[in-house]
Amino acid sequence: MPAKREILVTSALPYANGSIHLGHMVETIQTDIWVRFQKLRGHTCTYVCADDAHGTAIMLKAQENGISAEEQIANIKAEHLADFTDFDIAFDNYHSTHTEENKALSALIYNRVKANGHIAKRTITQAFDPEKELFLADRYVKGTCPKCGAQDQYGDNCESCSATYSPMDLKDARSVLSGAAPVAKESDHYFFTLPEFEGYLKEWTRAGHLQDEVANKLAEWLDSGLQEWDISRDAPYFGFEIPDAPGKYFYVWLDAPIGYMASHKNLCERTGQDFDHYWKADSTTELYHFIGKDIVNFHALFWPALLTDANFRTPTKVCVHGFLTVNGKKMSKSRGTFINARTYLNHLNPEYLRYYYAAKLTASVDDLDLNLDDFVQRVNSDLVGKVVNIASRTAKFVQKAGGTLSTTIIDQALWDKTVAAGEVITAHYENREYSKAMREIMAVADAANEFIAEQAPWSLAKIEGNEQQVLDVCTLGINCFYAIMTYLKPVLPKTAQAAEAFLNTTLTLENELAFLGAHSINKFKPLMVRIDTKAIDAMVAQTQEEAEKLAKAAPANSAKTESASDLEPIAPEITFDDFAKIDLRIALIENAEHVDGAKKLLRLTLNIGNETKQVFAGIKSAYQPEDLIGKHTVMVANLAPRKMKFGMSEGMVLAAGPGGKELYILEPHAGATPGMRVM
RNA sequence: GGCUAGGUAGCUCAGCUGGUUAGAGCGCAGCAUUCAUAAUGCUGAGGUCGGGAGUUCAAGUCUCCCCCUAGCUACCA
Repeated sequence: MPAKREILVTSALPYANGSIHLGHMVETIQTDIWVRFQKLRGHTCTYVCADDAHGTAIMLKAQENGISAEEQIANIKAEHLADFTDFDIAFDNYHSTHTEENKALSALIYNRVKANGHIAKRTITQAFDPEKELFLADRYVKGTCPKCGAQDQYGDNCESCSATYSPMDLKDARSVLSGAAPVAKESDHYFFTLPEFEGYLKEWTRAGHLQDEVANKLAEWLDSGLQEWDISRDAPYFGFEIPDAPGKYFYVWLDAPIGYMASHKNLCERTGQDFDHYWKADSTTELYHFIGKDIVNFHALFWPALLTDANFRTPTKVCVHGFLTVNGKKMSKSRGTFINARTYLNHLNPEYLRYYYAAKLTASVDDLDLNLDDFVQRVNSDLVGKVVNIASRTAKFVQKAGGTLSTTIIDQALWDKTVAAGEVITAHYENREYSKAMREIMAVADAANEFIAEQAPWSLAKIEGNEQQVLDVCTLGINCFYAIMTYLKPVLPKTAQAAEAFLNTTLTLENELAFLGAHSINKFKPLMVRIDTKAIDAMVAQTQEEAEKLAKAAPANSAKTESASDLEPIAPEITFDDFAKIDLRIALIENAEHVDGAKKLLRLTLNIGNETKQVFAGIKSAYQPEDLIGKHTVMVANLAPRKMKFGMSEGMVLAAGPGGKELYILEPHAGATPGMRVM
């Protein structure tokens, strides 16, 4: 047994803007298993988390809901915590970033960093919404790309031609929030002088705190030269006002990771534990952050730099995981695979998902696929068919013999192998190679089932005088089950609890497993039922219903524009004459082909009766050329031709959808012929 | 566009520094079994390892090109 360790663990802070979904659960389940494992080993392990409660998005969301930001985040926090609790995520503390502890710590870190001369003040020009009277982040400005003319592009870069620019460069720029044209406005901003930490971070990122592939990724930033990090935002902003800068607020990503500390501080103050012992620069404790691959920069560059500058310890490890896909694809509301934690809980046992994720989680940043068919088969087969079955098929014989296990180990080799597997399994847990751990555990279960089949206690029992042998065989069977449930306890806390009641003992990984001999056990009750496919169908159906409801209820002025169910606001009213200027025509797609070098464009040859037009359409992501040829569609026939990188585009075809795979071009009912005007 | 990863049996995944007939689990087929929640055991079928070229005695593994997927690209959080 290794020496006793003191470990502080965090999961990324969920944003207080939406519900917990199964993607979040990958991370919290991964973290929770690791924490439970460390506790079972007898180490001191503390797991803290919190809601990330600041930022423009939350402020706007609260406005949209007609409540205060404080009410908004309180509601969401209660919801988040209930979801996590019902998934048996055993936080030692679940806090919020909008708290006194976090305010004080953020100010402390800022002041220390500033005292070290690492805060710079500069005036920058930014897009400003004159109607809403707030500065607009790049994502809140949309318009026409100045380079390629693609419409409806965000303020930072063009999804069509990949050009980067600032929001004020956009043609016809408008605020996503109000539709107003943004104006350029100057403002003072505060920056963390990150470039001064370049040498430190180059070393830190290669010092064993990160997976190799993550360090490789960060090398890109480090090699291209770090920039100063803008840590301030202008009022109105929901966050903490910067101590010596009235009207300026800390950017949400400054105080979010500090929220880990704040949550821990809150716990320490309630329980009398020593906060400084964990956070002082030369702390001997361990600090682990579990995060998704999308927020690596914040945790592995900005965060260690801030901590070290403010004279705090830096993370022992930042453990990065991939994203969740469902049935091999990105989670999608319309497909019913954007499944909320609560929706899952309405239909299914959380232990199923905990096991399935465990069976697939590795220490790499690879994405993890929740294949719903595989999920049902895997859980039913492994947990019910293999593991629980061992107890189920042997318990009755023990019960008949009086309910007390034999002292004889009838197959020493099998028992030795079962105990020895523990060493491999614990190593896999420690290294976050849960999939390998689960495979080892199932191999133990297979061996136990083979042994029982071979010994056939049910046959032995038919012959008088074999009572002791039957008991010996089943005693070993029960002991194998005891070992397996011990190994699975970090993953299946509830089932392990039920198994403890049955086995009349406590399962722990603190010491090597001791054979349960001359030990009385209780009556066996089914520990887990199989997944009913109907529950999966119902869950998917409910997800789809919720998505539809949400899409219908979406207010016209929603700030979010990224997901399928969020609709963009209706444009300002126009007259009939305005509309009549647009000449829409039925077009026959005579040809469609890929364009060399174009990432998103297809070249379409459109027949509109008396002439054909060449149009470059940004629909490559959703259509194969051969699927379009011969089809009819609708085009804007009098749009001014535009010179594009690959040639002239003489109009545009009409398509709906947010982009990517979700693009749907219009097709007229049968009977429409090329050249007909659409009115 | 650049970068970091991934693409291996129907499905989900292993395959360390290149080395004999490419593995596992699930699913599927056949047989056995009936103690067990239609659970279990045995046997078997299934892959030109995304495509192409190259290096090598030898390539899933190394190099180059191409295709597909995900993420990042600093003011979305």
